[in-house]
Amino acid sequence: MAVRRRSRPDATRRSESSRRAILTAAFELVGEVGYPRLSIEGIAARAGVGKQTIYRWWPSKGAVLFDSFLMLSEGTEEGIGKGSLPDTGDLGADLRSVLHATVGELNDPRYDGPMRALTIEIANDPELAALYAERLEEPLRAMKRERLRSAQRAGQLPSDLDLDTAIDLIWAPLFQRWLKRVEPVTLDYADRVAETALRALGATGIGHPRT
Amino acid sequence: MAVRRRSRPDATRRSESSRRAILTAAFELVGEVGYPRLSIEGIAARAGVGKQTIYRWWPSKGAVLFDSFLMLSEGTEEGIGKGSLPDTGDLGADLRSVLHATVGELNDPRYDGPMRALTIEIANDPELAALYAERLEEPLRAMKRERLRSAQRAGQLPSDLDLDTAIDLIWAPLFQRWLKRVEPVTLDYADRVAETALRALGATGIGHPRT
Amino acid sequence: MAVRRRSRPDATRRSESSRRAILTAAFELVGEVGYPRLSIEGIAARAGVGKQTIYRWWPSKGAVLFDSFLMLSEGTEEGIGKGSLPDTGDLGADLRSVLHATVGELNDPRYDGPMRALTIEIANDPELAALYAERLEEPLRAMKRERLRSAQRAGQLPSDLDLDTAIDLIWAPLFQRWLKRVEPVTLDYADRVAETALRALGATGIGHPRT
Amino acid sequence: MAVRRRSRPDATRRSESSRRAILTAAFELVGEVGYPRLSIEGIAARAGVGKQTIYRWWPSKGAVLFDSFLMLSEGTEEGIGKGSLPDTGDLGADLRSVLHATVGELNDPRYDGPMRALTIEIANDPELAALYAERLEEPLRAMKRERLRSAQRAGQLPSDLDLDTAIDLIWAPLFQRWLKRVEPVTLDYADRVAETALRALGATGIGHPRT
DNA sequence: TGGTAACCGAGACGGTACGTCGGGTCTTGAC
DNA sequence: GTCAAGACCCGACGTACCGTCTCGGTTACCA
Repeated sequence: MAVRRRSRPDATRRSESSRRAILTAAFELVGEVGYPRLSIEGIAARAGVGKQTIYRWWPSKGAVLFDSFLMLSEGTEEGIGKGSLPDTGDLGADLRSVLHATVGELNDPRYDGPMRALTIEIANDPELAALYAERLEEPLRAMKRERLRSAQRAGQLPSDLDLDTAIDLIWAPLFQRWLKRVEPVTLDYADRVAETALRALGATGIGHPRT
Repeated sequence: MAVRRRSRPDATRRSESSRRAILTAAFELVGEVGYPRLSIEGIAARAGVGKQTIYRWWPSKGAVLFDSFLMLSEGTEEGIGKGSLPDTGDLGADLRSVLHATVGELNDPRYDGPMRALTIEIANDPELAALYAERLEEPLRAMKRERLRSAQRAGQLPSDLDLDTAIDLIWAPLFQRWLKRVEPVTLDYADRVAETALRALGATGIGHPRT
Repeated sequence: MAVRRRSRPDATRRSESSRRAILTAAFELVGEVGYPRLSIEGIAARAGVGKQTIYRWWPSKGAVLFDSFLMLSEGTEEGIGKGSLPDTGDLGADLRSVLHATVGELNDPRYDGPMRALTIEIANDPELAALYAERLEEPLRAMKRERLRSAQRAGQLPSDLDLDTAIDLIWAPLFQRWLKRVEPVTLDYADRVAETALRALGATGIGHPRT
Repeated sequence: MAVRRRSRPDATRRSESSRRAILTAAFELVGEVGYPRLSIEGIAARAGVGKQTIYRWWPSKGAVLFDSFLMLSEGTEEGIGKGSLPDTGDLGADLRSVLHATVGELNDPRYDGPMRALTIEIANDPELAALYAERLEEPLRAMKRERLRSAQRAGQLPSDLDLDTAIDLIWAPLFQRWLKRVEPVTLDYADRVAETALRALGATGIGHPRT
């Protein structure tokens, strides 16, 4: 017989409407007031929910934020892990188009706030970081890995290339520039990163942006 | 006659001992309790200083943290902008040695906490971000740029290479991995990044790590 | 056809075991943790009962407390309204013996807590106060009135004496002293009150405590 | 050398205006919403004060209430311990006039709420009870004792009468009836108590109320 | 003897208040 | 005019209970 000292919340009785209201409110609020002024009280008030309902189901403010991202991505057909990167045969062009989309998101004020907040929570909470890596980062990375592998098969990339390092080389510069606001993240910068990285990776026979 | 309603702090009367005590306390505390539990009250108490003395001289918690980093780097002969990257003529070897030092810092618990805190403050505060870019990032970047330029002169890198993009390609992956804790930042990873990046950058005649 | 939107509790289906568990738990708890920390949740948990079962049958915390007193007194053969005060013919001696019993209860920690709690609820809730007056106070008062009337018949008290005022004169000082904890309620004090009151009431030919 | 582990609030810096605002708000609020709905939050909000300012200076809700009574009585020239009971030589008349004033207060809705609240706090908190006994009860009792002593000197009361018991006999019934709301506390009841008590106390040559 | 209506335990829910922490401002007295 | 000290107003923290509600499971009456 299983013994439970302290009764855990009974997920079967969970209110789905409250859950959605909380996640929506969290996402909206962090976009409006920014991370430092985001509060559990504020989320609860905006969602029309008791604070306890948040504390009952999430261990931290970061976990709420994380779930609000998950909800968002699940609602999209372009969502996390649901699709694949474009593969026209032209690695350079495909990469540029994907990076342009990324640049667009990074510059969209609706995403900038929430993404900064989540990044910060992740930077502070190893547990959340692991969850993030597994549920959000890895599915995306798998899509990227697959596209590069396809390029390897087409002979456009060396077959002995370390794909994970390659992915980091391409995407990390964008995120760093965005996070630290050194300079604005422009389409031009994305192109430069893509081109330089591909050269570095030993790509051959790939298209180059029109200059 | 100039009228000043509210008196501005008179820097000439500033207590140097209080300043040092505050910066030291801030740096130590953020390392001990982490960013989320770092408080102005805590810094003031640890420094044996009134809260007002902090508010008088710094506009935000992040600014204190920032100055505590500046103070640290000024105390070192290896400090920011004071020296230059090693230049033995072997770009690959030099890069590896520099990255190994960086990996060492990223994994040092004494720096991990404070650096995360500062990174977070920067991510939230554009003004601080600008200051950071100017006072900490740019001097380091200048040293990196100089080393790469030297490699160009030696014919080890293409002369038309965009050095700033190149720098991002090399260093961003390390910081990204450190910040998000996807996986530990190892010396091996640093080597892989350096090698891949250099290949990408079209480096020729450079040394490779012994395998 | 009668329409009842909300069904009223059907007393015939009431669980007697739950009722007793609740009343017992309430009485015990208030004795253990005191009135301010007594909670419906606590009572329900201790009684192994759902909160709703309490709310279904009692309108307020005070009502539960009140019933737990009723239950207690019904369980005693010396219970409320079930007997009569001793009548040996010696009014003074009888009074002292009754007051001594009262003093004993007031100083018994098992009763002190619950009685304070009930007194407080009564002080705040006029409805409960009326119920208390009718169900607990009045039966006791009838017994006291009867004993004094017997003394009147025996010529020990003036026949025109207002018995209710007399009762107040005798018992109120004890309860006030107990409630306000001015000084401990001692047997000696009870004797002093009895003697003084009887003198005041014009008692004649009554026994006096051995001095 | 005196050692203070935790720094106690520095009373010299205490804000007198906040103190008065808190005490006034507490007194008013308890009269308006009653004891069970009186909250520290409510007092702070009404007083325009931070909650911490209340917690800094008072250990409990009851202590605030107590001080609000003290403040009230200090503001009156008829205040606690500041005067004496009327002494016209006619003990019966004097007693009736004092009791009539008491009855007036007990029936005044402005005092009923606060007094119930304070009584309840006292009933629950022995420390507060001691403070109450010393600062509010005893000064009043001294005045009463003095008046009765004067009657003894005038030969209207037996010289061996226990004055404290006598005081209880006279005043406890009134408070008891008020607290438990058995029946309304009327002037007539006060007269009956006074007359009966005086008779009991062996008073001679005292005036009686006109019937 | 099978419905069905009300009970029951359990506990999630929207709320209010708790007592504490820390934010940033302001005041006091020492220097 | 700076400094240490700390009171002040304020907002948020995470917790405890409030009183209402909904969920399955279990009597107990009725058809």
